[in-house]
Amino acid sequence: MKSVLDRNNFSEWYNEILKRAEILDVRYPVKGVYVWYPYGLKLRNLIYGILRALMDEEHEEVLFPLLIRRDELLKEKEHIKGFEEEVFWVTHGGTTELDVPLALRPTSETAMYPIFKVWIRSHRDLPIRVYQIVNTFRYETKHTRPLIRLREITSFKEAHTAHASRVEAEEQITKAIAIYRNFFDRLAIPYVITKRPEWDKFPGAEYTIAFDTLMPDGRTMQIATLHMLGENFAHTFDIRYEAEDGSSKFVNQTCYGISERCVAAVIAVHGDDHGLVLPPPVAPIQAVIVPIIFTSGADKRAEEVKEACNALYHELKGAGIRVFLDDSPDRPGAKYYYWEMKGVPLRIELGPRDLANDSCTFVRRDNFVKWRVPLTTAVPELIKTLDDIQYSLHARAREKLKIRVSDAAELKNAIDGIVALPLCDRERCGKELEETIGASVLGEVLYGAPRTFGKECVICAREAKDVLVARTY
RNA sequence: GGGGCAGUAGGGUAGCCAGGUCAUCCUCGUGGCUUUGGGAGCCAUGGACCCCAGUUCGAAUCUGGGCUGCCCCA
Repeated sequence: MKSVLDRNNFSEWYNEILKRAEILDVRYPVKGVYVWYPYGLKLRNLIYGILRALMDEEHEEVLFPLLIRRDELLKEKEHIKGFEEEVFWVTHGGTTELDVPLALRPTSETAMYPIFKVWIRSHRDLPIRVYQIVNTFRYETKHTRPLIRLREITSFKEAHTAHASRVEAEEQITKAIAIYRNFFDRLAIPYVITKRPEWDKFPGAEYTIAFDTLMPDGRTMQIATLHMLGENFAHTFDIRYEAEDGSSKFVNQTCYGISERCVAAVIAVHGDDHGLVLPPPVAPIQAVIVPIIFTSGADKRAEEVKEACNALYHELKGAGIRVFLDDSPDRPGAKYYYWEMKGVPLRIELGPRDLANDSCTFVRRDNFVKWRVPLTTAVPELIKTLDDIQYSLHARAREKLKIRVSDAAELKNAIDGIVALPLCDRERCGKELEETIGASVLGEVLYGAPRTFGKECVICAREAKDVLVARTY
C-alpha cells in the first residue's frame, strides 16, 4: 500500500515530501544545491509575493551584482571574520588568473555599501530603504539540507537601510519586525523573537534580533534575522552625509533578511502523514475539483457531471480562486491521495449523487472533514472555508509551539522544544549552559514567551534576563 | 571539527568478500483489453551497475582518486 510518510521521523519525512510533492529535486550533482520543480517554484513565488507586497510599502527593490572584489569584501574586519571560511572565490577568467579575485556574495553588505557611499551626500538622500531578492553562496561544511542549509541560497530577501540618526535606525528595526511578523502570520507560522547573545550576533553588527520557529522534531529553526549595524559599516566604507547644519556625519544602518527557510517552515510546520498541508494564501492550487464519472460508455449522467464540473470550475476561477479541475482518467481515489500529497487545502468532489441534489462535496485537507454544499453557494462557502482552514492551521501550529518554563533544577532533563529560563548575559555562563544541556541559547526574549521563574542566572546566580534555549537547526 | 556507512533502471532491493554466464520487486514508463464514489486487474514490453583511472584476456565486483548522499559524536 502507500508507503510510509511518518512525521515522527522528521528527517526522512522531509526529504520524502520534497520529492513526492515535487518541491525540490535533490539529484543535481553538486553538493548543497538543488533544482526547483514547477510546483515548488509556484509555492515559493506565492510566498515571496506576500513578502514583496509588504516590503514594497516602504522599500524600493534594487539589484546588486553577484561578484564582489576581494579587497571590498575584506574591508570590514569583524564582518569577514564571520564569513571568510565560507566564501566561494572566482579566481580565473578562462585560463587567465584574475588580478583581483572575485567573491560570490555570501551576503551583500560589502557589495552595496561602497555604492551607498556614492549615493548618499546630503541628509536629503536619507533615509535609504532598499531590498533585493538574490542568490547568495556559502561554502557550508556541515551537512547541507534542502532549503535549510544550502551552498546556494537561491532567494535571499535582504533589506538594507541607511538613516540620519541612530533613533531612526532603531525605529526601522521596529518597523521591520512588524513586517516580518505580518509575513509569518500570513503563512500561519508561529515564532518567537529573541535578541541573539553577543557571541552569536551577525558579524559586524551591534546586535541581532532573530525569529525562530519550531520544527516537528523539537528543534528550532531560525527563519529571519534583523541587524542593527549602527555606524560600524559607515566608518569602514566611509558613508557620510552633510547634515542640515553643514556638519559631516556617519549614517546609521540596519539590514535584515529572510532566506528560503521560510518555504521549509511552511512545509515542515503544517505537513502531516498524508503530505503537504498548505496555507490557502500560498497554495498554488487552493481547490481541486474531482469529477466522479464512469469513463466507459457514454453515460448521460457522466456528461452532466462533466458539464457541472466545468461550470463550477469557471465560476470559482471567475471568483479569483486558484482552482484546478482534475479530469484525468485516473480513479477518484488515486486523485485524492495525489492532491493530498500536494497539500491542496480543499477538495471538491462532484458526482451523479451530488448532482441529483444540485450540490457538491467539500473535503478539508487539514482535518478531512467532509460535507455537502449546494452548488449555488459554492463560492461563498469556499471562501469562508479557506479562511477557516487558515485560522485552524495557525491555531494548531501555535498550540505545538508551547514554551516550557524551566529552572536550574530541571535542566538535567533532555531539552525538547523551547525552554525559557533566567540567564545572565555573560558568554561564560551561556557557553556553560549550552554545554550542560546540549542545546543553544537563542537569546533574550522579545516576543512569544512567558516570564521565567526567577531573576537569578541558572549558572552563576547573578542578575539575569529571560532567555530561550532550544536544540537548533 | 571528528568518526562511520553507502551509491545498481523512475523508486526499492539482491549480487560484491571469492572477477566471467545472472537479476528481482513496485504505486515506474509504453501499448492493449477489462474496470471505475478512497491508490483497479491481467497480458505484453522498455529501462541500470555514480564518475575517472589502474589491475586483468575479462570489472557492478579488486585498487586508487573524485563526486554525491545518509547516520552518529563534539
